[in-house]
This record gives sequence, C-alpha cells and structure tokens, in this order.
Amino acid sequence: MPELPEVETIKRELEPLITGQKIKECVVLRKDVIAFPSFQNFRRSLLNNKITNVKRIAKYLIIELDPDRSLIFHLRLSGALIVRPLNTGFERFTRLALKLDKCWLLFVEPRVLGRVYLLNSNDKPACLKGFYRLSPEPLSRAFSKRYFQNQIKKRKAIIKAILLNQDICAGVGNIYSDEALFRAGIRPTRRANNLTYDEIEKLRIALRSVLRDGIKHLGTSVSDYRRTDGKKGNFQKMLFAYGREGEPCRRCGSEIQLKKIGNRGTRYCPRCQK
DNA sequence: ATGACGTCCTGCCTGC
DNA sequence: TGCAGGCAGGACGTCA
Repeated sequence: MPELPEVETIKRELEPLITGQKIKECVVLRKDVIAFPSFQNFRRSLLNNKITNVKRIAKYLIIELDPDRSLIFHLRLSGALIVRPLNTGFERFTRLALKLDKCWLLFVEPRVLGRVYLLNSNDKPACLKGFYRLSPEPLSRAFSKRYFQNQIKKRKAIIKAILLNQDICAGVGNIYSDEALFRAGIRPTRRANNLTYDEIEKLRIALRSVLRDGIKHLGTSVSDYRRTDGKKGNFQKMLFAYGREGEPCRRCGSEIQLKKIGNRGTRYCPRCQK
C-alpha cells in the first residue's frame, strides 16, 4: 500500500514525465473516486490546465496546475498512477484517465478506496480535513526529538496506533510502522506513555531510517503498489516484520507473530521486541 | 480532547 | 469447478 516512501517514489518518477504538459481530456470511468468538487465541475475545471509541479505531502500526491489549482491524489490501499503512451488502451481498474500532450496519466485503483480532489486556492473541503492537520513530515527537521517525545508521552494509546495516526506521524502506514517498531525493538502493544525517553528516541530514529530505506529501494510492493511505469519497488525483500508472520525472525529465528491491533494486522518478533 | 471501533470498497484467496 | 465468505486496510465518522 502506498505510504510515504511509495508516494515519494511516484512523485520523483512522475515529475519529469508530466511537468509542463497540458490536460487535454479527462475521462472519468468511476465517479466514486472524484471526492471534490462535483464530477462535472471536476472535468470542466481541469481541461487545458498546465501541469507546473508535482509534490508530495505525507501520503498525498499533489499535481500543481496553472491556473492556480491543485489536483490531489490519495492512493489509499491499492492506487497507482501510471503513465502510458497515447496510442495504448487503459489498463484494468483504471478509474480516471487524463490525456496529456504526450501521454496518458492513469489513476488505477482496484479497490476504489483512493480519492482525487481538485482544489482552487480557497477550497477547504471537509472531506480533506485530515490533510489540513497532518503532523510534520517524519523526515523533516521539525520531526525532532522534542516533538516526538512530547507527542508520545502525552498519549496512552497503543504505540502501534500512534504511529498510524497521521496527526502525529504523517505518511506512516502499516508496513513502515511494523518495521520501525522492529528496528527499535519495541512491542507494538506497548502503551505510548509507558515508553522510556530512550525508547522514544530509538523509535524516532528507526522511523526515519526505515522511511529513508524505503525511498532508497523505490518502495515496498507487497500487493498492488506499482511505480509510474508499472514496475515494482524493492523494499519488500528487506522487510523484517511486515508480511513475515509464521516465518523465522531474520535476527533471532523466533517465529514472527501476527496480532490484530486496532483492527489492523500487526507483525512483530516476540523475542526481539520487548 | 482522546481513544476505540465500525464503515467504506472490491479483488483475491481459502475452504467446502 | 464453482461459489460463498472472509480478508485486506487508510481515513473518517461516531460514540463513550
């Protein structure tokens, strides 16, 4: 599923491919993915807009346009943004297709949970409220030792849930939260306010390193995640916890456990993670 | 304000 | 072989 490293990879690959092109046609194959505005307005506003920039905030991919608008994608579990030559057809599960000057940009989303938003500069739709209260980026300077300790110490929820909270750790999802907890040697069921200051700092460092490694290896392809050319990432080969339930821990050999925590599958090593 | 949990959505996997 | 049922999970809404 596209988390921060996957969306960052898509952003880096997409930017040189589409920047400077105009949107010539907009084909909506599934209206559900258009979250804002209404789908008629969405189409009308997009036509002949020029792509000026591509950026990423947390798990959101943002295509900036001229006139001044933002086309925001959230890929959720299975979304992909695929670039294809003009003379090819749409692939299976294409929900939105944008015809640019030199290529198609396809929003492919098998599970139809992903969403697209087109915002004029004054728009602040309720359906994007999470976007407006995202925490600092975990790889930024603002995600400091002090910031993280303050956030963790005042919470008594389970640490795994805290890592998934976008108001605290923007861009982190199920894969990288499990991997960060493994690297930090912390049991995902621990209560946040019971972590020591040393453990919290260890976790912050682990979170940053695992996200950086994810980006370095072009993301994790465990199910649907694909890059703009349809190819997979490589980080799934380097996972220690996520998706390894029943297999031996790569550090100590104990069997990796799977536990449902807050309605989310969570993997951990019972020996390495205290 | 916080935390716990249900809901959305559909392809795919499992088991009968 | 075919079908039903369960599962996956990010964000949001609801409730205590």
